[in-house]
Amino acid sequence: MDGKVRVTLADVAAEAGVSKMTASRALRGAGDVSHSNTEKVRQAARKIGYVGNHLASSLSGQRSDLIGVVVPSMANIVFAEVLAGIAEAIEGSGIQPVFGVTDYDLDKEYDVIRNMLSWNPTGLIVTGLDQSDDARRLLKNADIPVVQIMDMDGTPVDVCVGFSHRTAGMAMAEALLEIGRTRFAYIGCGLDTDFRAKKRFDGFTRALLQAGLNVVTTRISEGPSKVQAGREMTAQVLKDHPEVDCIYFSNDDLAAGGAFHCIAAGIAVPDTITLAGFNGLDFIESLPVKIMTSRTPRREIGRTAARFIVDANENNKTHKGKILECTPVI
Amino acid sequence: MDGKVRVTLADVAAEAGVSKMTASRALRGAGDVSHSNTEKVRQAARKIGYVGNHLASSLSGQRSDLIGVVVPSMANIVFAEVLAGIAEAIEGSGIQPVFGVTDYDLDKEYDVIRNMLSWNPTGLIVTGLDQSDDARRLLKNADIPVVQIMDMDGTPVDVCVGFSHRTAGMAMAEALLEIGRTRFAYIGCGLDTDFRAKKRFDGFTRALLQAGLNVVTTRISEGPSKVQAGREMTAQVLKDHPEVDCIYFSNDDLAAGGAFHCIAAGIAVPDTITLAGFNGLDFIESLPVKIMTSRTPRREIGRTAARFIVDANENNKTHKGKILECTPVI
DNA sequence: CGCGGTATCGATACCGGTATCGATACCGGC
DNA sequence: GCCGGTATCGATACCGGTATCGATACCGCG
Repeated sequence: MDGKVRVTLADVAAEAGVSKMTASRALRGAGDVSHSNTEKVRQAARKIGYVGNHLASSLSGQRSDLIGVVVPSMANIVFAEVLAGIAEAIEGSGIQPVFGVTDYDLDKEYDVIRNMLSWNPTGLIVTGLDQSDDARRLLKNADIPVVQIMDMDGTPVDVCVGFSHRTAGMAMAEALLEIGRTRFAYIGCGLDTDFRAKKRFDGFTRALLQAGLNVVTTRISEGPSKVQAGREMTAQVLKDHPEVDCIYFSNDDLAAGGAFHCIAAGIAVPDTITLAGFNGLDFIESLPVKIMTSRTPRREIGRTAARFIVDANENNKTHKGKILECTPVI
Repeated sequence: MDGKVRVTLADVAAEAGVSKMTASRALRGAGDVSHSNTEKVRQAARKIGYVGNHLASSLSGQRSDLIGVVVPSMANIVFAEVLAGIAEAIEGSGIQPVFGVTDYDLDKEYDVIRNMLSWNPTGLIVTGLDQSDDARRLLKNADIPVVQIMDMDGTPVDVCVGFSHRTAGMAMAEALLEIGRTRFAYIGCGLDTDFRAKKRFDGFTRALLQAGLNVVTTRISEGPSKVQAGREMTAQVLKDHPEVDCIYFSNDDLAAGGAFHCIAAGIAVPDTITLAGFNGLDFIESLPVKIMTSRTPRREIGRTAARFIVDANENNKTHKGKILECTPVI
């Protein structure tokens, strides 16, 4: 554009009257540089506006200052909050997050992971434990910390930070049984691709079974998991099965839709019917009716996962196989 | 970890019995390679599991396959959806998004942008037009496509994809006047750092002024823009100013909180009081009461911005100064 | 048969840093 | 004055690709 060429380390070195190597050491705070030279280099860098080139340093060193994050969807606030936690944890460390979206598609997930690895990231954060075999192989051979998040039901490749969805589903069933509910319905979205929602559902029905109960009806849509879908499916379920006294939704968005339907239809919640979701989104507590949910520590999970990689990077401690649990609370 | 060393282009070349250069050309689809050699290289690459190294290619070529995205917050679904649009647009292009969060802090924004530039990204997507002077200088000198998004009220550094918040605020005021509202309240969060919310507010009051009206009361909180905050502030405003017949909120989250308060308090919406938010989040239409909002094309904006950079990259067309508008609709 | 032109390839020089190792200087101690 | 040791520095070789340009072979044509 403008004649402005990139300012390189060589420029800094020239300006400071030392060699590239000394300049590099001075700026990185590596040892073996006299105090006076360190100062000279610092000032030279500031004077000519040196920015540095992560590509070069990452290529030269064996590892980049990039951390790869793989999430299934960006239309869901849950994963956005995970990213927020990650961003929070790596702030000031000079590391930056690259993200990829899989749309709950295993093939896409493989591609995204593969693509990410070609950046030589310093670590990888991947959502869930259920990758394709090829993807798992990729992760296993990567030789960098791999943190799988948001799940615990399964075998992690390396470390995992999450909780058991199966247990969460069971816990919710037990809590609902506890308050005397008996005629359950289940409403969910995309269970064939969202393995974690499926696990919650499995845990839920299993716990009911242990109490000698079954869900009265199940309604599962292929579409996106939206509030409106929850509202519509709730209307349908309550029309077909007016005896239902409790609905478990695959997440809070659907549950909120259910709550909206009940409010509009004049159905008393939670007196006539109890609604339960999952995630504990912020707005749930503000709803005009009380619905149940499992609060998941999304931000915390992101933060923990990222910190884990940052730590592994700085102190090259290896916690291989360590599993950190974050329990959702009802 | 395992003795597995990285598979490099040289390995592929050796396997295929050609030079590195030929292998490089063959894999990239650059010309000057015979058909038979192209095939040999492709097969060799597949056979030994060559992945490629973006760091190296990016350092060598002048530009990386990275696109930097700077957003103010990740706790807001709006920006997550922008990222979703970006991810969508660059899918298959081999480009990947790096993101940074500024927390509505100008200094942090400067740092994030600076850090991002050191990755030699192929383009930058920055939220808003109101950066610090230093940051603007950085962007201007960057010599890469810079797309500023989500705003249009101001002077873009390069290209911008967004809409006018001032106009949106005015349009909402006019729509509310149109349906006969006269006693307005305004409820917002963090107007001192969220320039765009401030612009909407300005447009709103200006339009009222043109109609000879003023807002009855204004309530602005410093805290995060959450549903619960909207609910609480609405309760307070309606208690202090029962005559208010319309509340304009700085966004849909707050407005939803307002709706929840009204439902709980038995206030008829929109008959007794009209509520208006901003963004057109999906769940708004599912609410049991009707509230107004301006639908913003978040995903579209992300998609357009990203596509812009991808295009500029592939065809090195330059649309310098072009402003793309996406109008929010009420 | 000689010549210019095209297709195909590879040697070499980078891109902008960092790791390595040898060079230099200066120190105290014998 | 000589020697080993420490502090400080810089030349050089990479990291893994790509741009450039010259070399080679083969073609049709005069």
